[in-house]
Amino acid sequence: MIPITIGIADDHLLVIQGIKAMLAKKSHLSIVFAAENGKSLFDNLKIAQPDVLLLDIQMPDVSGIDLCQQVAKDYPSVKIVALTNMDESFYVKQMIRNGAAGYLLKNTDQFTMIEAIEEVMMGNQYLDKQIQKNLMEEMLLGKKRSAQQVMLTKRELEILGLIAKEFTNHEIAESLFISLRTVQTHRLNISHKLNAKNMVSLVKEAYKRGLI
Amino acid sequence: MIPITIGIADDHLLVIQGIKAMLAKKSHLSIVFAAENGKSLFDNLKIAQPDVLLLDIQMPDVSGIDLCQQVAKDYPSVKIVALTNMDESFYVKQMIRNGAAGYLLKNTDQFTMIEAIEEVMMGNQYLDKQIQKNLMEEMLLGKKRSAQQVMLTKRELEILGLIAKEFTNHEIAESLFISLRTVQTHRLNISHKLNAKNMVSLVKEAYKRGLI
DNA sequence: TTAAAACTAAGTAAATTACGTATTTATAAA
DNA sequence: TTTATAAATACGTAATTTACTTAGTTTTAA
Repeated sequence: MIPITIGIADDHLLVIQGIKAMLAKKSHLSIVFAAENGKSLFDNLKIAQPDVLLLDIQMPDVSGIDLCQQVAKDYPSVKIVALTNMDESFYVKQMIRNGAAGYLLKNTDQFTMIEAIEEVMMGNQYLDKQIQKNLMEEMLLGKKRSAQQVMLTKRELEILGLIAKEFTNHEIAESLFISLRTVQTHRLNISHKLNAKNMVSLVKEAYKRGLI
Repeated sequence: MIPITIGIADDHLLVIQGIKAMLAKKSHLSIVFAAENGKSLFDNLKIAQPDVLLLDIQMPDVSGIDLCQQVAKDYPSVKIVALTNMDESFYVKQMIRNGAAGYLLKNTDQFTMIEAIEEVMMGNQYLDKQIQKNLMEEMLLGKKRSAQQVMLTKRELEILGLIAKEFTNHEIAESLFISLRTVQTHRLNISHKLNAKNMVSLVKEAYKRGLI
């Protein structure tokens, strides 16, 4: 078996330990660094680029989706395997678009994890079985698992983010230099896209999308 | 050192592995089971009661706070150490009241974890350093870290719950057999108590209180 | 270079929220 | 037992937000 070097980025020491434990038995896998935040990740990447990066998408200092994009851009040779709790197909698509080669759930076992690492190392994509099933279901049955696959535009996402930060429409208008009416329109469009009855659904959606 | 038996309840295999890895070096600590959900936890407890139970409070099938209470009630000899990401003092208090002897954050290191296990084993309480600091700050400076300690009345909580379930004021009024105006008043009172600017804060608070 | 999508904006009606005030029950204290 | 106190109930009115529609302008993609 060819040796594979692995980098880990996760803000929980426990999870890092867990990954190390899972991979310890395989001598061809060697962990070259474990970063606990976005900054540390880039510091480490500057020094050494692992073959595979196991990347938690919920880190405290940065959005995982942005992080993924940047790593993929700056270090295209590093294969990224996203590691997260979120089994929404919305996220998966987003991550894949942003350069992730694999997508694992945090309740994964070691066999799956090793399989994923070896697959992406060979240049293939690897998706968690459960995720695959969800995606298939969605495709075949046209079953939209809630509104995840609804794409919000950049502006809409921005505004949803501000709503989630408890900005009033007025404040949003001011900070984006647009009229109050425009904010209202955007907000209404977002509500329609998400099939939201009221603010509550919006906030929940913002949670789902990691804006809070 | 006296031997200590340990049970783990966490829905993430990765975290379970991490804990095992962290505790592996200490020969006086032995892990007797690892449960991945609430049901499995109780099945295991029926068979063997560990000295210390490391309990994740965010499990898929049950609320951790309820889980803690029930374990503490059914198995009073088991010392519970809560394991979570939530550093809100609100939770800590809640967990302690419900029978937890210790409270650790998930980004804890092995030294802290072992220290916590040994402390609760001796009958003492153990709180994560960061948590301790927060609690102290709150006590001394009267600094309310958001509105956790604000008590909502039963009715108010009920209504907050319905709001979080995306009921409109109208629907709430109907389902509780009270007038629309009363619902509005309750809602307003809740907002005031929680210092909420708008719906968003309410929903966030509902999240914090586990109503969603 | 078109066509489509995104961003911008407003008119008008309906719904919700803010704030003040007030009555009726429970509940605890004197 | 009477009296505070808190909780649950309810309304009037003003302010704000949301719903629904329509539409001009700018980007983006085919």
